[in-house]
Amino acid sequence: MKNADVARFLEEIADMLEMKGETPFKVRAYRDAARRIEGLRENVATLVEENRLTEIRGIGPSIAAKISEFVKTGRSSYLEDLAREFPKGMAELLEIPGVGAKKARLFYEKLGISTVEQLEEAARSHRLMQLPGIQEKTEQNVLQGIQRLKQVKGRMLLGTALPAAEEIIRELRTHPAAEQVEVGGSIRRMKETIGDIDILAASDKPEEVINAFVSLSPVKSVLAKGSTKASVLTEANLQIDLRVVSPDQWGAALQYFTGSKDHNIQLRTIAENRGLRINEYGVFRTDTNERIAGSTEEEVYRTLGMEWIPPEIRESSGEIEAAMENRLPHLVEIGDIRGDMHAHTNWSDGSDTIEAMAEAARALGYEYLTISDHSISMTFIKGLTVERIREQRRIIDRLNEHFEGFRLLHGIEVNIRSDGTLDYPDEILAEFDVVTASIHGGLGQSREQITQRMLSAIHNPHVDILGHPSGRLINKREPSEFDAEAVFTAAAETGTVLEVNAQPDRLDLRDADVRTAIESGATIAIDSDAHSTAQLELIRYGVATARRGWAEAQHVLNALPLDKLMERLRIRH
DNA sequence: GCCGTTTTCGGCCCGACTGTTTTCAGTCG
Repeated sequence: MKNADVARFLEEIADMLEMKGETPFKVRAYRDAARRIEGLRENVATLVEENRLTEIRGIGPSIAAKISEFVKTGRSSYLEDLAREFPKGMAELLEIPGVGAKKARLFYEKLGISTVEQLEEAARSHRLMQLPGIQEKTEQNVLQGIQRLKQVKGRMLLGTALPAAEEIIRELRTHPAAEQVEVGGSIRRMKETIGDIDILAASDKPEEVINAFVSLSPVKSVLAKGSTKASVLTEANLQIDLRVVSPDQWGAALQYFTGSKDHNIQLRTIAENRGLRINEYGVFRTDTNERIAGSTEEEVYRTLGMEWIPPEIRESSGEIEAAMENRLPHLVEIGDIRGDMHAHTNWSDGSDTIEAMAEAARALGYEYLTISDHSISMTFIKGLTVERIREQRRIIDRLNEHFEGFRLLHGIEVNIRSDGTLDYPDEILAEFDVVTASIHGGLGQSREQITQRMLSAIHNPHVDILGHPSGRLINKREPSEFDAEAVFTAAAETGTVLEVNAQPDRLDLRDADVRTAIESGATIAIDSDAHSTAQLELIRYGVATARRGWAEAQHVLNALPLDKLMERLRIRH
């Protein structure tokens, strides 16, 4: 049983309770619990076994009992009772933008509607208009909401959302009335997936900025438009929300709209204890209503008695306590990255030559680039034979003769086969500067088998890096199940480096695992896994993931300068 | 349903936008 399964289970209960008309606070209790479970670094099953569920904030005896039953039996008598009141699948009505619990319940009770298809049919035949409080406009909105639901199912990758947001921001910043424009919400926190794109602007003439926003070139339709906020849908079906505040409210608003929700709630509590009130307009004294901060984020945090907290770690997972005690981590930055340890060329499934990749890496200011093509068993993508390995080596050696202050390292992404053996014998592996071992197949094996495969690679003296450890593809393939504690501890003991793969659909290790790995004493490598020159720049998503895992430069292999890196990997000069 | 260095009972973030209202409910973030 995975944490995500338990989170979904709790969400389902929350949906049912909401439709039932339960008090919103009870509903929220289940949603909060779901979010906590989802962000949990430990396996929830372990917590159930050890009776430690209630140690999690937001989980009390009642929710703990329901989780326990669900984890142990795979069922829940409570949810089954609730499900008797509403037909199965009815909760999907709540996913339609503009349809909440009240309308869903209305549709069901008056018209017997319990699926999106039935609702769509009813709206088309204008049967919704028979209902109280529903006119033609609402019916239209329901239909549009269903269309949008079909188009934007699921959360989009950060790698999709961020470039789209940056394009809008670039355009908005050219508007004379826009003093500041910044991305907010989960993009600013660099979460791996994004729901909506939130953009914040500061201006004394909000209407002008709003008008400019809704007429930008990528905008397909305007979903809502007021005097201080607007929502649009782009040609690529991304929803973008803009909020405009006055320049003196900038810091408070940016802080507020960056979140996370849990982070803000914790800040609010701290403010209250200090006789302060904090909202998107500023920080105020509760007694006199005097506004004492709000123009910059730094000011907001300082007023609450803490250092400014980097957006990536604003998740209410210890960062506020750390900020109050002046012990925030010094998070790794993109400028700390001295080179890339994982890149492919047209020798296997990459699209560019070794020379082109080297030039692109030099253009980024790197001191080194590891060429790591696929190994022999990946036949369908030209995995390297021993002959081609040696030929590649000669080319790399020759290129290195011409470089000043830059070096190509000869690496390989060697496949960890289903039985845990590697694709080449030790004497071949010994020829490489860098060996990255990755699992590409057999991801559905048991936890024990996967763990064993990882451990045997980690204990191989020639393996330097464990590549994209969990093998997940976000929204496509679940991570493999493995004993993270055993793997991270072994990595720390052997000095085997764990990869943080920066491909936007991988981000593997994921943020929470980065933090656990570092706490276990392991080192990480932030790698682009580039398959073209342009993809080298995906490294920023890896840096963001590492930052979300509280990684500092000292934890990152490729933050080392070339000479230290070669020492660490025992590469001959 | 959860939580507590004011509380074991009484709170729980709250403001903007839309549509259908004639003063406000529902939804969203």
